[in-house]
Amino acid sequence: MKPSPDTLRAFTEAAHGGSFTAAARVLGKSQSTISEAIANLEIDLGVKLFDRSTRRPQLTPEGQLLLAQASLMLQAEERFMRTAGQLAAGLEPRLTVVLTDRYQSPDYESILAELDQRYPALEFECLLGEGADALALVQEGRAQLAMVAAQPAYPSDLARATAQHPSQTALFVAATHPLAKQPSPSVDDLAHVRELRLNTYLDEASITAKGHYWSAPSFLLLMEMAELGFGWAALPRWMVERYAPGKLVELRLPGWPQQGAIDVVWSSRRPLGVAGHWLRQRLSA
Amino acid sequence: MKPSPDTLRAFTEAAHGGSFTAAARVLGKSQSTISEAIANLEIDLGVKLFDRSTRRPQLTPEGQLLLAQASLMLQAEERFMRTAGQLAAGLEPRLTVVLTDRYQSPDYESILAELDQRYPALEFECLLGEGADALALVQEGRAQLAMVAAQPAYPSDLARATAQHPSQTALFVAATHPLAKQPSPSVDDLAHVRELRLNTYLDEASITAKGHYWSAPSFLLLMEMAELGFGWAALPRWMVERYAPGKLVELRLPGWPQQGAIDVVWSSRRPLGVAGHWLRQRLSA
DNA sequence: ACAAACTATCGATAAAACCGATGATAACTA
DNA sequence: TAGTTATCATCGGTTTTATCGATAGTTTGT
Repeated sequence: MKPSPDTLRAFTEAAHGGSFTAAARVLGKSQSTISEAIANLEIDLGVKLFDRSTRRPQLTPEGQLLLAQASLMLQAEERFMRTAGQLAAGLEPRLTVVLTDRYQSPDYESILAELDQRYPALEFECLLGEGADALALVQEGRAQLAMVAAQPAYPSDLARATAQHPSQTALFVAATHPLAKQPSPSVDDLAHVRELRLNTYLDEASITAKGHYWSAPSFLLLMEMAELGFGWAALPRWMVERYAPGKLVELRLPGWPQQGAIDVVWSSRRPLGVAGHWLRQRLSA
Repeated sequence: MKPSPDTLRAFTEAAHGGSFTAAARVLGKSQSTISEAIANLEIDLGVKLFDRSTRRPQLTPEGQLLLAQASLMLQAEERFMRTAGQLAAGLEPRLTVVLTDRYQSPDYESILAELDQRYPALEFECLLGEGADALALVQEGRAQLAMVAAQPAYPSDLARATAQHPSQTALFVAATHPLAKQPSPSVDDLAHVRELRLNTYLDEASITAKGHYWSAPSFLLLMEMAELGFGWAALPRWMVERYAPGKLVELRLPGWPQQGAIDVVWSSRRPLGVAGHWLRQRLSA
């Protein structure tokens, strides 16, 4: 015989309050219900849970042990019911967001922490994808949200909002690099030093249109190369401040640092679930 | 409405086997019972768990999420029932053993690990107490077992058995100590060097009956003092091998190292629970 | 000894769990 | 395409369980 959740509630509540009658009041049942429930539980388990020789039932040592485990069961049940409730209220079981390496930011961390707290059962998936790729993932339903560099126009089945935090990209060289000694070098100066650039897609305007360059598929790699003095690179400022403080020096050029607006994009065909809706609002300005 | 354990079993079993009928067979119920149980569960939760468009019901994404949590509940329930079963079979809810500092040993670790595996819910308490103290704790019921140095006779309400592992106590000095250079010093040699001895009780025969000595309440402290070269000490060999390998040197004297038999002691008045019984047998020769 | 506050027990009733039978649907086979 | 099989949903009837109110018995404190 499996004990029902109600029976366990009766048990834990009676143990907590030290009285069957009090437990009955709390649970909105009659006293006899609690009494019988616990008596039957004791019979089913073959264990005396309470010592009734005194007026207020006293937990036996065995009862204390089982109380702890019963609480764990009820805790698990509570989680189950809560996520069921959230699902019934429209929570999508999983949420996929595609980010561009360029536009990650520590600001998102607190937002994600909030998301985790609100929807603990939600499966959250984070993809990396560039420009058109990211949009395609949203269009075909593989992802629900994307954060991309703002574009003048989007396909008609996509909706957009401006993100709360723009990206700040600046030019950096190693502090030990000769270029670091010039306060504000010219474009020509840069042309004589190797550029380190992303090779993920090519529609980005390079400052030195045809210069020699090394490339890497992620900003983290680029930053390491820059630290080692291989050249200069355009990098997200937060990344430099966080992972290479003091090792890189910013270069001041006309038009830099660049402030790039970021768009949150979702499909207007597929309605967002509650978590997606919440996250979109939280990310938008 | 709280879902009953049987309902959850039906859910997890159906999800696992991919068939309500198969789940019914496994659970020993009729197919209609499972079907209705799951249908009701879906109604109660407000969440569609299975996609029935195909012949074999397919878990929805929501169902997958809830399946994981349901499994956790059932797991907790299983633990609950198992410890209830053990308690019903005579498992005592807590077991207290009193050890003497002198007679700890790494051999006990594996035995305790086994105990933990057999009786995961058991509350295990470990006390430290010397000779007569330890016996008193067992007599008054505060502890169920004690491990003490073998005595010729015990109070009539105590029973004993010889423990599996005798204690090996030997004499040690720091490797840097002048005494360490003599292969086998005489008692007189020792008398001129400070003794480090336990101060927990005084009925132990000291080698240098009246010599100068320092004392500490635990072997670990004594060993540290010996390591620092403050004198020589009688220490459990396992402790030196484990915590100060190479730092101390054993001294060979007639009658040393001492091999001390250890007794497992319990009360003949209070019958041991199953865990206590098991532990006693495991500790005895 | 009495009052107050419990718990245990009993009979009745409402709710649910369960079963077997039946019908409907999808997948497989010839 | 038609028939067969395996499966699920539904329904009526039966058994089991949960719950309540009433009542009797205990412990605690006055």
